[in-house]
Amino acid sequence: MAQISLTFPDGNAKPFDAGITAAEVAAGISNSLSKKAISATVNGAHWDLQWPIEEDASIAIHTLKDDAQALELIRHDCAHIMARAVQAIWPDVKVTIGPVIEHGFYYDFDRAEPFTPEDLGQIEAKMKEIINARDGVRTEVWARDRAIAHYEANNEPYKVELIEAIPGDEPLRMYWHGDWQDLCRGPHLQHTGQVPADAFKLMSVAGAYWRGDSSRSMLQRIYGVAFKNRDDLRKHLNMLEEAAKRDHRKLGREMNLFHMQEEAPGQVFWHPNGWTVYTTLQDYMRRRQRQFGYVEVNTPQVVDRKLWEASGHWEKYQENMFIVEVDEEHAREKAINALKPMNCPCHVQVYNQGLKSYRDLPLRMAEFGACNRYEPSGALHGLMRVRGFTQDDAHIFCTEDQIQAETALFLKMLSSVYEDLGFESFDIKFSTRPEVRAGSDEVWDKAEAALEAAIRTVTDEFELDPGEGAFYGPKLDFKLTDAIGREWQLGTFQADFVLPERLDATYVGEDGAKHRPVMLHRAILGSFERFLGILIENFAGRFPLWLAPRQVVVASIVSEADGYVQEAVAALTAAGLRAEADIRNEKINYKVREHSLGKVPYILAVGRKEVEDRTVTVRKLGEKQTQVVNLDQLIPELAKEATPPDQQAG
RNA sequence: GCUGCUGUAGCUCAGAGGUAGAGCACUCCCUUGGUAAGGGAGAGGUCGAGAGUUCAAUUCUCUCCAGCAGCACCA
Repeated sequence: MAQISLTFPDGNAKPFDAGITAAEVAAGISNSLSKKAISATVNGAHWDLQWPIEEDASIAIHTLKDDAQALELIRHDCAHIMARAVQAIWPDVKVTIGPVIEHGFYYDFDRAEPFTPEDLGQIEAKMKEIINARDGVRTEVWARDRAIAHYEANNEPYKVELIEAIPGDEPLRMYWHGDWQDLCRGPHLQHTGQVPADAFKLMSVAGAYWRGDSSRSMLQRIYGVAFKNRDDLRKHLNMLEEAAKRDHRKLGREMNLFHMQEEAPGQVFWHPNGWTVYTTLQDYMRRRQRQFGYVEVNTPQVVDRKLWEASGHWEKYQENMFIVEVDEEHAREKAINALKPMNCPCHVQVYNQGLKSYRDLPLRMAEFGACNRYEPSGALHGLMRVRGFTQDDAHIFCTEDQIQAETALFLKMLSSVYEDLGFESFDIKFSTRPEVRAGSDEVWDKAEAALEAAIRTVTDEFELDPGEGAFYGPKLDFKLTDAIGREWQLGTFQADFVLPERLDATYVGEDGAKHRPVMLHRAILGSFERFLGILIENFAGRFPLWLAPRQVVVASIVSEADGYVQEAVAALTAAGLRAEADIRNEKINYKVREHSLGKVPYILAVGRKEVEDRTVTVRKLGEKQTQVVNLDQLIPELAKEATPPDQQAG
């Protein structure tokens, strides 16, 4: 038998017979490793212990201590065990696929009856039985024909379709958990008992299309989470609870920021509190845009379909546009308009007024553009996905040679804005030319190189997504992470070679001839609605003072202090703070509780002492202790804290 | 849009084929109280909309609307 050499993580190499399994290697090292082993990494690939190794390789044996591998296997085995449990309870359920996802796993089933929440408990119990049985996991490689025949015989049509969709005719890997069998790439654990029985939980049932295709049948998907131990599971469940507490829909109601109602699904009624945050943010963005050399414009809401036809949006997005038909008595035909779903074509109209020279470029045109899109009903979600929204939109008209500098300038602005708004870091995704695209390879080469060079002036760490650019140009997407670790995609930056062409935008070059400008679409917040949703959740409603809708409440302890309360509020207001008086006939405990729940950053309590000394007792949101401060000293301090970050001195 | 679930007072929720319930919030009265709910009284509902079954529907059935979870979609 041929010999191979396996190199261990410590650098030692040892000879073995070709075809040795990782399990046998582990067994050769120690008995305890053999028991604890879960998988291996062989030449960088995650390797099932039962798979033979045929050639020289590096090898590392994994135990439950190796987080990445352990979690992947636990979750993947959980998916199989869940499918086995489901078929054990309901033998006629058809199985499809069950992958690992972030925090857990799911499996899609085809079953006539819907699964109920009570079913989940029953399935969980069955899964625990299977885990406790410590059934061995076994794997074999089968010829395709044999596998297809097997699944046809077992009446598992989805599996047959899966196999038929796998390209080539390599043999297929089959897995058994005990008697239960599934088609699976692997790897898996050695036996079901290696899955911790107290560290997983089935979370929910929901519909999901077979193969992710909305024209195919709807399956039932059961989601589960799984971890290495009960503690990690508990932490995860706590995190979910924390996220639920921060839900912007809940906080929006509690803090009286906004509401939504049936008559205007997907659109926001902003209340005074919410609108204060909104306009404060908008004022901030307006200042930043000016600082970065943008001009601001405003364009119409209702625009004739002709423009959308010219831009190409009518053809592609008609179903998602709000159509406005005007039927005037004397008109020959109905005028068909659409509510603006985006601002770009309108900005080109502004650009096209008057002849532009290369001296006018780059032209950075910004608009807080109110847009309406008829989003599918199932997509709506609080402020995060709405039908009426306002983008912090801008288009930069420039020459090809200016792309790099404009990209770099934009990155500078974006990182500065995110930092001001409380997000320390962000990730960049760079999407390059797709298969089907407009524009010459030469232009794409140039644009992609410019974008990449610009990114590299900021960071070398970015995610490359080849082929995922828009058909009209390469793009950058920006993701940031919030206070509890969730990621949000916000900003975007897209080069566009097509729209200037379609809408005939030109400039006169140095050579006196007409040229096409490049259009750079960009947004930093995305939309105010969504961004505010994210801000609410990121801060859990506890906005920094400059953004807080209600900044200071001055509360009287006894009614004798009412006059002083009013005086203090007037002084705070004069200093530019959003201050309110609370002189209701209520106890201070009651007022403190109410304004704390309302997330007011500062409560200033005044009683007889304070009136006499011209002080206030300050209670900061989230802190229990109070501090007596001279009113005249406090006001400038609060005013400073309430100054937006871009206006802070020094 | 699709699958499943939900819709009762401003909010959170209970309820049952036959005058609709609680807590908080709201209004009024008493209370002037020192840092997360002082006491009392009162007002408040076309039970999401429409149709059907029934002597009788908020309750059962159907259709629609909206919301929630997920999927699909997201210029």
